[in-house]
Amino acid sequence: MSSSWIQKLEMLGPLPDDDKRLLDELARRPRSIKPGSDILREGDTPSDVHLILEGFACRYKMLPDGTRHIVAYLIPGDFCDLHVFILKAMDHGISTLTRCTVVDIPRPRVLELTERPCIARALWWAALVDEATLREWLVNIGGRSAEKRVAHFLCEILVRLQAVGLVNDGAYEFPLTQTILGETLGLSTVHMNRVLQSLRMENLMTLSHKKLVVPDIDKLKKFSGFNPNYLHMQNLNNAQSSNP
Amino acid sequence: MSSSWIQKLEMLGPLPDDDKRLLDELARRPRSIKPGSDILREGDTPSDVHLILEGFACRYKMLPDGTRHIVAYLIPGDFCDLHVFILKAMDHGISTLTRCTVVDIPRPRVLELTERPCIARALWWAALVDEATLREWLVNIGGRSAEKRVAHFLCEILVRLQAVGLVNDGAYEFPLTQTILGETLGLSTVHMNRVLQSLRMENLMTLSHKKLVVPDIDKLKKFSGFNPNYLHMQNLNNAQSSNP
DNA sequence: CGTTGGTTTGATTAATGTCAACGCACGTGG
DNA sequence: CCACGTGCGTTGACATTAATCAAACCAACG
Repeated sequence: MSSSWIQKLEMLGPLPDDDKRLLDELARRPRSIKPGSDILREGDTPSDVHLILEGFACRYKMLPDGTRHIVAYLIPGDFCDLHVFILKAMDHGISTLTRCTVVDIPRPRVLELTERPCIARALWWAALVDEATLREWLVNIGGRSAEKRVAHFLCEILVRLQAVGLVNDGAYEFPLTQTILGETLGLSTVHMNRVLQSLRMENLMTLSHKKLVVPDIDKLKKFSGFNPNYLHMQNLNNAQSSNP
Repeated sequence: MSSSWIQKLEMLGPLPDDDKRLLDELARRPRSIKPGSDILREGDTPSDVHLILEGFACRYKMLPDGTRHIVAYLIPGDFCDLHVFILKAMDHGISTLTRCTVVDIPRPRVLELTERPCIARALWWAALVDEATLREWLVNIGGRSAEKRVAHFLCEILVRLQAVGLVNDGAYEFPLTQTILGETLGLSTVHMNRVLQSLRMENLMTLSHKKLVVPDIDKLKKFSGFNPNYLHMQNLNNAQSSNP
């Protein structure tokens, strides 16, 4: 069987065994990165493409006043910087939120990959889903109340982690500080804290000891108005917990 | 000489004359669309790709409470839905904001286009810029005060319109209601109005009679913290007004 | 056992939304 | 040519939401 991150790329359709083997070979020399360190900085012109195998990382931009704003989460199976083949320089940074395992894929190997039609399609798919996710984040931040906003975000992470087998019975590891969540959702740390308390009070979720528990997923989805269509997973049904 | 919208695709580098001719032929049978009508709806599975030649259109998503949220502006030279080659269904709608001239490009012709390496690269570039723009919008809405947010948005539109020759001496046609601007920037109509007044008061811009005038562009950019790097235009310098 | 990073609380202020009304410009039909 | 309707912009009063500041608390860890 293939690693869970490869299984994610099969969301669009199954990959030939050859292709899967090729992908699997990529993950041979992973390296570990401490939490809170930059994988890439704004302005960089990386030659390798980076793939997250374990942990959480984020795309972020800095505002002139020194504030950091997180614009995307990268979870196992996500590619950091496929753009660099076209664009000259990074217009944002990428930083680890927890300890991460990452592989650096040299340019020529990526070209090898994109010569395989199925893999190329899968990478296209991943890029388009990233874009769709940004659109959803935009309406989330721009149009929803703080509570629904946070709830919606937690739903998304839940579904995405499910797709790589990191959710058990509505619970997942989520070792992020409330400050980080605030930077993600455009809320101050204090307000973030109060919103989380309120969600807890309404039995929509609990977040403590770096573990997030959602007792009733459908309730949370309904509350936040979450519609997973923007993630473009065809087989949302069989994307369940993978621990037997 | 080539139409201004083609000139935009040359942002990454000049296109061969052959390619330009091919693009030019596309724009033969344009159609006109009334303001406020949908070009595509969420859930659609279009077979044609749509290209805007004149006017403003937007990508939008509806919230459960009936609110519309605009997540992107489409101006002359922008493609609406290149994604449909990979993704099954639209996860958002596209609607005209003003009267628009649009061409529908049938799938096979798009494939013809993507077989030309330079055009393919240019389309990739456009897609990646769209994504980068979404990121910038996210930090704009999530991290900036209402005034800077509006100012930043106006800067972006200015620069983008400049690239297709629609700006004259810091002024451009901008026939959008304050309600639409509110839906774009996550502000109520009333607050939008007050913010515009305040920007006018500070001599940063005036918006009246459907025309936007920016007396001092650098001042507006500085005020809003606008950095055009995310638009990835190499030749920002020569992208000036095209009326001699 | 003290330090440190993260969470929680309360009090206060600032930003933004909501509601309701009014005004102004434009186009239409009598 | 005028009366009227309609869409958009503008205003004021008020309610709500969220940011800010400052302090206390808690738990993990050397």
